[in-house]
Amino acid sequence: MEKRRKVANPLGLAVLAELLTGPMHPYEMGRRLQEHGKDRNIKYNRGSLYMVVEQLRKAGFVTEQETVRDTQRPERTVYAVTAEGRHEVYDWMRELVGKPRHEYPHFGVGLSLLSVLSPAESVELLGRRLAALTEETDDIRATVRTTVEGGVPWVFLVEEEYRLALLDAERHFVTELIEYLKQPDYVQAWQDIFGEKT
Amino acid sequence: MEKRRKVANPLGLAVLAELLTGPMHPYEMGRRLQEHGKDRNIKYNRGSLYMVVEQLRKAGFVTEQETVRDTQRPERTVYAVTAEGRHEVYDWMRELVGKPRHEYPHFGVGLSLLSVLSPAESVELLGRRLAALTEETDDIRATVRTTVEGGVPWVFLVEEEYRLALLDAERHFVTELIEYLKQPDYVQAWQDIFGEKT
DNA sequence: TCTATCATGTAACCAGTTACATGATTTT
DNA sequence: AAAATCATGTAACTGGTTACATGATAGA
Repeated sequence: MEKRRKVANPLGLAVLAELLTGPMHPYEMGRRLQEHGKDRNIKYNRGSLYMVVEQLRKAGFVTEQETVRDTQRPERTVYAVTAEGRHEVYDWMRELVGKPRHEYPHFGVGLSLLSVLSPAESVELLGRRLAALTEETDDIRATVRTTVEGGVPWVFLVEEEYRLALLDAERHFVTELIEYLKQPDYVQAWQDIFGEKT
Repeated sequence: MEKRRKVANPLGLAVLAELLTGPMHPYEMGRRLQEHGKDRNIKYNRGSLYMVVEQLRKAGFVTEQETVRDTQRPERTVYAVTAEGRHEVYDWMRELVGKPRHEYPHFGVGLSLLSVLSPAESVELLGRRLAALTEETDDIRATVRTTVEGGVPWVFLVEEEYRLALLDAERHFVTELIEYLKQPDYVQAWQDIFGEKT
């Protein structure tokens, strides 16, 4: 029986990881996440951030360290990671890296209901998807290139390489699927089964 | 500006799609989803099902058709898809198939924080992941084979082929990543940057 | 100085999950 | 016939998102 994590939101992990480099207040965590583009892999929005920090506090992974008031700006509370928090980061990371989790990609939903669309329409739509995928791939490659040229070590971009690997695989898959759906055999079969209403 | 869907949960789409084949009560929708293994691609649980059906009703995509009481079993309400519901299915499917959406895979989170783990530990963990990925791949292939032998046409399994394509790509990526992390260059660089605290 | 935009946080709302409830059927 | 399991639904809880609020700076 796997004990669930006290805090399940990946944003919580990101926060803990940031805090490993020193105490800070929530807004700054958010700023850094965005600056480093971590929000491409971890869903981020301010509301969730404050919520998650509060969850971490209740769970004992962080403590309120001090409340700074610059006499301007609303009061900002600074948080620091605790020993348990530190432990949680490593434990969580080990799980994330070491064990694959079942995913529910959006496209999977579309595919599992593909038969409601006519072969002709499916082919048309998949063609558009292919174009969009290619465009996205190019964008990512461009970003990676300029970032690396800017001096960022490659390890900090593995996530993007992963994304590229998945995108390439999907493009390949879609290309083949299109060919399959074009076969007269399939078109006929679809007609026979679903062909009544227009 | 994209107008958001009144009902956003993919389970809602699955329900509408089932209802295209005729009116039925929620429990049966659930049963079918599971029978056809759609719950591998669409997150399903009973609570969400009733919630989503209610959302669909409020949105005007389904109507309460009748309330059957067999004098046994709790009262079951039968729902039917409306014209708007029918329209929504197609519109939604077109979006799902035609336009890629940004995904947040779990592994991406792990990768984007990879640097908190030592190269040695990363390599070890990635090795385990690789094994697990291979196992899962084999499982899926086996299931697909027996299902097809059972007479189910191939189109009803595209989702699983997609899953396989992604898994293969991930395995390949992980294999290469392991090699990269083993390079003395990388190990040294990591030591230099993060190496202080054991 | 009026207006727009940034920095920062809170609170209300909505969606999703877990736990509970209850009658029917099957197994021991 | 007692216990276990299935069929079916509801309700309470928790998490996440959106919308709102407010002071500060900067641009017109």
